[in-house]
Amino acid sequence: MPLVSKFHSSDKSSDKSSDQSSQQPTGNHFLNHLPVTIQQRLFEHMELVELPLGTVLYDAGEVMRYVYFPTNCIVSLLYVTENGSQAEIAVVGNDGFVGMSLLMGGESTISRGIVQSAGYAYRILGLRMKAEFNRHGELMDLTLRYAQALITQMAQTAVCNRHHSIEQQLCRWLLLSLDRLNDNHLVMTQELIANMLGVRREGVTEAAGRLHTKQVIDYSRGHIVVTDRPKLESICCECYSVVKAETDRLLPYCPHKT
Amino acid sequence: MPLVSKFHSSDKSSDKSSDQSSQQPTGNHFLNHLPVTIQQRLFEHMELVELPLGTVLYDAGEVMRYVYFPTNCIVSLLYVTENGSQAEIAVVGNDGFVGMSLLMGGESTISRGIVQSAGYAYRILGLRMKAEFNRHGELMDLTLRYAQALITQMAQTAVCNRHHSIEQQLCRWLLLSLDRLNDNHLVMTQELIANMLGVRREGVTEAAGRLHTKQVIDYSRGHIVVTDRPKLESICCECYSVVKAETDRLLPYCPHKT
DNA sequence: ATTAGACTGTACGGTATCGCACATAGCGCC
DNA sequence: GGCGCTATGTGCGATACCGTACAGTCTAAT
Repeated sequence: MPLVSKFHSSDKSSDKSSDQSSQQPTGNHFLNHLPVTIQQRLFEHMELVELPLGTVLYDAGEVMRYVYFPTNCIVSLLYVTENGSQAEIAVVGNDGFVGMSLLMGGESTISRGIVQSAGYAYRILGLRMKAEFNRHGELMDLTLRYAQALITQMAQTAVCNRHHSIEQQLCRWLLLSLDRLNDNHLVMTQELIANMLGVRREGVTEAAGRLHTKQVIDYSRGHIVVTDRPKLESICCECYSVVKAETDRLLPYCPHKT
Repeated sequence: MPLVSKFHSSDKSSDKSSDQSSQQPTGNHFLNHLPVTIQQRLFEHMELVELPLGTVLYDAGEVMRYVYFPTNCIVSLLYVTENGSQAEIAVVGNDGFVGMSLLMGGESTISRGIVQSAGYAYRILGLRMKAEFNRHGELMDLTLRYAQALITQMAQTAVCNRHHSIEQQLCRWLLLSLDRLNDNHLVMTQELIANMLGVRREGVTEAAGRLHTKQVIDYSRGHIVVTDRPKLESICCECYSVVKAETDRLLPYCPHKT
């Protein structure tokens, strides 16, 4: 499938902003939900860090040191099996944070947190975060609701893995990712997507080719642009909208602003 | 595959105890983990209820009224898709409780809680449970760890759905269920198992037939007996042992007794 | 301008699972 | 003892996905 619009030639400006990892990280919705006083307490101990593609924030069984609040990056919670095959369990972006198990008492998880789209995140020492959590205030309430949103995403992933085609799953994955970037442009190779979905790279190539034929996406060498989002949503299985609806319900839009 | 040992003819005693739903419900491990004072507070408001096969404890999007602590029954957290196909997200038995979203602040979930193996459970009004939870004591700590155990189970389900054969998934399902019954005998038709796994009934028939040929299980008309559990574990994918190890880690064996 | 490397496209046989149809067998009930 | 229902067994073509191999194609670096 030949490609109509190229990225590195025709679209220099938007390209630059992505390749240089968006100098101006916007806020994190989870943090924005918190009362200003709590935000201030947390921000006293937070630092903004740059997260290149492939950074492993924590690995299976490992005790995490930091909690990360992505601003313009995407982190996959990935599971790696004994024989090396993978599957994405959930995806975290500017809607939440990475390091839930630190607050749940388990300290570690069976999954791995890995940066799938480079960008920035605020991070805070797990101990600091836990201290605020243990005040049993609004941070705890919000965290629990976000935990349930994550659970929803995992459940839906399980169902989607069972019942839906690669093409549908690709749609779901694209939509979930775009929502967490507030953009219609994704820097991501088919190979990486295949790892996330736990399928062959060729399967993704085929599915992406079909979506291109249907005039829904353009893509080229690690860049994907959604050109017709409504159509993408219509092709997608219910899994995306279920997760989105539930996430919106549990974490309604931004009461506070940074 | 003809069957050697029949159940309704040769094994009247163990059969009777199952068909009549085991008059003596043993304890619930989650409750046993709690300090006696908290147990007492909870038990003041609890009642023991009989749960026949197929009872729906809560449905998707529904606000739950009660929290259930199974003693000798099994409850599946099941997801039903738009077109009616199903998939089990996690299974709850005497290791935990049903109604997590009540405590997480979401009130409802996208899944359905349905009794897969008849028996008894203690139940308590959600409001009472939440009141104790809101005291931020050991019930909260334990609940959060149990939530993480549930998350682990869901994550593993997602991976298993993606990468493993029906036979392996059947093994996982059998082992998880048996652990929650403390028995090697299961009252369960292949049709129901197929619903849980989200596969065809015929697929389960085939897989079960192979397990019988391998001398691992006996079964007949809704009764399954595991005759060689070590072998069953060896055939199973890693998914069972990962979940078991993580559950044991998060909820170590019974410090308190009822 | 050339080359190396990364990304994407295509092909093909193999396999697991599906959807459907129907046959057989055990058990309760009259 | 016979009937009907439920549970299980089996067969067969269709399909989605896999594993592997290899061929293009774009980009960046020299």
